[in-house]
Amino acid sequence: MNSYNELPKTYSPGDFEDKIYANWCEKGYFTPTIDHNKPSFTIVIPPPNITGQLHMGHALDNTLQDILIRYKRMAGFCTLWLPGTDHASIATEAKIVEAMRKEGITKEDLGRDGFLERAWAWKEQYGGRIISQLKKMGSSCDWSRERFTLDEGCSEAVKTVFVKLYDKGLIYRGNRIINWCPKCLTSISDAEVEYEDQAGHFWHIRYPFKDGSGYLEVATTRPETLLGDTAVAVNPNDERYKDMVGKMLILPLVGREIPVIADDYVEADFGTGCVKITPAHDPNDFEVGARHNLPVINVMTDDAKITEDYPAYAGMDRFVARKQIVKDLEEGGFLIKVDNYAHNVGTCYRCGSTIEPRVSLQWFVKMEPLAKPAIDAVRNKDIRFVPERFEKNYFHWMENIRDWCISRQLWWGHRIPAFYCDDCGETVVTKDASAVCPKCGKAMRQDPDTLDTWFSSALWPFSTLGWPEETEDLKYFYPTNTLVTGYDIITFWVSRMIFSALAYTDNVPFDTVLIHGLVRDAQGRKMSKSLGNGIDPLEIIDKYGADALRFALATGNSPGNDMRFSDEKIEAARNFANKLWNASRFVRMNLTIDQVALPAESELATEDKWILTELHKTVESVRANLDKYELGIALSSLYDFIWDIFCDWYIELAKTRLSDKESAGNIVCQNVIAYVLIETLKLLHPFMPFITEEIYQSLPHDDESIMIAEYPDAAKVPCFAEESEDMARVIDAIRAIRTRRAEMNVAPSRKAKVYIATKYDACFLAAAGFFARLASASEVIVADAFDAALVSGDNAVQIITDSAAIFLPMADIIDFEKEKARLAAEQKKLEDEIARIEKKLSNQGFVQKAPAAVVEGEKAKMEKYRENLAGVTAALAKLG
RNA sequence: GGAGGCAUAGCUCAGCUGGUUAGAGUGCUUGCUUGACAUGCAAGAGGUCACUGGUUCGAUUCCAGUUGUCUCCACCA
Repeated sequence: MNSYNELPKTYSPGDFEDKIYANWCEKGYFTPTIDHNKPSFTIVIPPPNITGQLHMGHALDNTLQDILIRYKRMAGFCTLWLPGTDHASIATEAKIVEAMRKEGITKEDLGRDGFLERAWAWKEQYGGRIISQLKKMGSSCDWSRERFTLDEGCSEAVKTVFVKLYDKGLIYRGNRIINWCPKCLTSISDAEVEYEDQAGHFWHIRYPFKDGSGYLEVATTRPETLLGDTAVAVNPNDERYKDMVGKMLILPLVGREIPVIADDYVEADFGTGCVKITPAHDPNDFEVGARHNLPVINVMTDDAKITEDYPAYAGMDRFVARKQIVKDLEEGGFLIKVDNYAHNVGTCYRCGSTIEPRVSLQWFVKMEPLAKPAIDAVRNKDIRFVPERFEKNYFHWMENIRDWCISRQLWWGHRIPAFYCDDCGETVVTKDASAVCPKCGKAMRQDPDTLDTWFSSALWPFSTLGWPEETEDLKYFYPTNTLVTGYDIITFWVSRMIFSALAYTDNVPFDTVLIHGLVRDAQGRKMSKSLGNGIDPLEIIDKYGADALRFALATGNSPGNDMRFSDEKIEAARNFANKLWNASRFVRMNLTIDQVALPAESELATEDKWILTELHKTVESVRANLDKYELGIALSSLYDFIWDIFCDWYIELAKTRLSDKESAGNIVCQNVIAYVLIETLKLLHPFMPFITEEIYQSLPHDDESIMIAEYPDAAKVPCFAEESEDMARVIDAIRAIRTRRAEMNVAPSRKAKVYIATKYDACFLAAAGFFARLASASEVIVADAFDAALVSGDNAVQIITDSAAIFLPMADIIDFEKEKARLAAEQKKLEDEIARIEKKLSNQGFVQKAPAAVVEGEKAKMEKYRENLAGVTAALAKLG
């Protein structure tokens, strides 16, 4: 026995995952040491909200990032994964306000400072929760560099950007129509509005002409906004209404005189062709109103009640007012008809309330000049999306971009660094905490609003590295490399990081955007609170371990595609971990050596050369797929190698040498099996960090931890093409014998002689022991050619493989009819295949145009099938 | 209204630049206490790769259309 740790009999991840993680942290492996001789590889985490709890989306996102980071770290890069959290202004403020409401306190009771004190206390209490949950996943983030979007450095970056943009004229303040959430009592950006189909009505209303010459019929889905109408518009080319443009109407219920105007915005064939224009409460109407210099009449308070200007409805909620107005219209004879009508209603992405378009004084970022370089960067491939198709999304959004409303009527966030003079109306934008009016010398009042959360998130890739300071980190780690995120956040975040980075750092923020899909439930539904179908990653970790969770999320995952999560998947993952555990336990218990070194080629057995060659191929495949961001394919090639090749074959082939400690090959085999296992553990480590570390520590090893070991390199794993072929022939033959025996229901305990006729006699002779162990052979007789006399009696089962004809003398149990039927079926199949290839080869087009290698391949295949067919035919003839 | 994804074994999905006897996991059937693992081993059944055209010597793979399905964007009062 060697001197390393034992592995417990059962795989019990809960016993070691936390311990291992603590050790990694303690050793400081996650914290890079800047080394200018090494290339850097940097990922900034998409900062989770401090209000958040770990869900499957985070789990997937972090698994993918950790795989890339651990791979690059082992592959020799100086690697930084920079973690942190987002203050999530609207979500957090809503949560705190809700908690206060339960205590009977309002924001106003506490005042701004009191509220912020409470918010920070809340952050201290809950903000760390999501971080500790990420640690359970095994995330190898550099926690010493952890950041928060509201910390000092990020705030400095935010102020710097704001002032810069303002000075360049790219930030302005103006009265515009914005999306207003009457519940959250704040503006929100266009991207934060979610549209949903709702059943509604189309009310047709009579607007009488002032001169008594009849009326116009106007249709609306929102009759309550009628109070703020300042015109009715028709299409200028609409013959029906041509003569009415310029005439005055009397607004029903209100009595105000409003004009009929002509504007291209109106489509003649939709509805009645007449549109009521309410500039204060509809974005399109706002624009029409601006073109025609119409007054903007606001009829609602900020919590969506009718204002005092309309006494009949004052104080009524908008939906109550709607009913009342419809009733009054009906009673006044203004209502013509009501149609049912399904339409899209904008809702607040946070609270779900119906959005109220509203005119108010807000800060905006002028987007067009910023968008252009951001579009170019992706077009030039300075930034690449994986998969590429998401570039379309990005371009579409960027090319149709509208100015970004960045002010929020919230307290939890970055306060807008603008100051106003109440006396002269002067505005000063400065990073300073206070300002004095340059005109009248009076103290100025700071804007009470805060910035959109995404304003600070947009700076995340560089604000976290110290920008605007020229820090060492910024110089070394920036631009970052890969950004990993879901497709649902491309517009909110990815695109804003890109234009921000280009505008302020003159550089791209990252070179690659790896997009992943959503994790859905077993039925394919989105996981959501309202459905209650969410799966808690922490519960999964408790039950199956973090490695199994990571495996389940990474395997079969292809970029940009959604995936389902199910019990079956996680169980399969756990079973794989268990398999690896037990295989390792087997290797471990057979080791007497204290150091592993690959033996010289001359000492290696054929099966050793075979497994090394298979390992070589696996290393190539894993690395190539990791480099292509095909993490799912990389992992499944590892899975196949470990389970189907290493466990099912190599371990079985190695058992003889391993169990006989005195045998000549024992030490050689120990070294080979340990070498292959250790290299495999390294390959697997980025995907399943805990179990690989635990096993690594129990085997002879060179590095203190597997996570700082060198990632396997195919160039360093020997490869023996010919011997590998030999082994494949033997395996093929063993499989064929097993298949025949299983078909005949021969118990494994019943041994039988095996006669093998082959031109590869040397390799089959050497493999005699394997036939005994794995194919129930009592004796193996190999000859270089078929000789009927070799076989005892005529009644042998005959098996034809690509490299051998095999005879199993089992006359007593052969069902001749079945045997004939089987051989006939095989004969037919081979004949069909041969016919197919013959047809192909007789096609001049194929022979002339197909690549020579393909044609040669087909010829070789046909040769092989012909040989097999001859064997099968002979066997059949023998049976009569 | 615009854009995109998906459609392959009963189920969940791979199959990445066209040439494979089309794969995996799971489920199903059969046989195994083979001294690492029953969370296992061995074997088997199961697919006109949605449909219709086109390009090509050759299409599950590329192109177009059709159908079904999901998503994103825009929002017409």
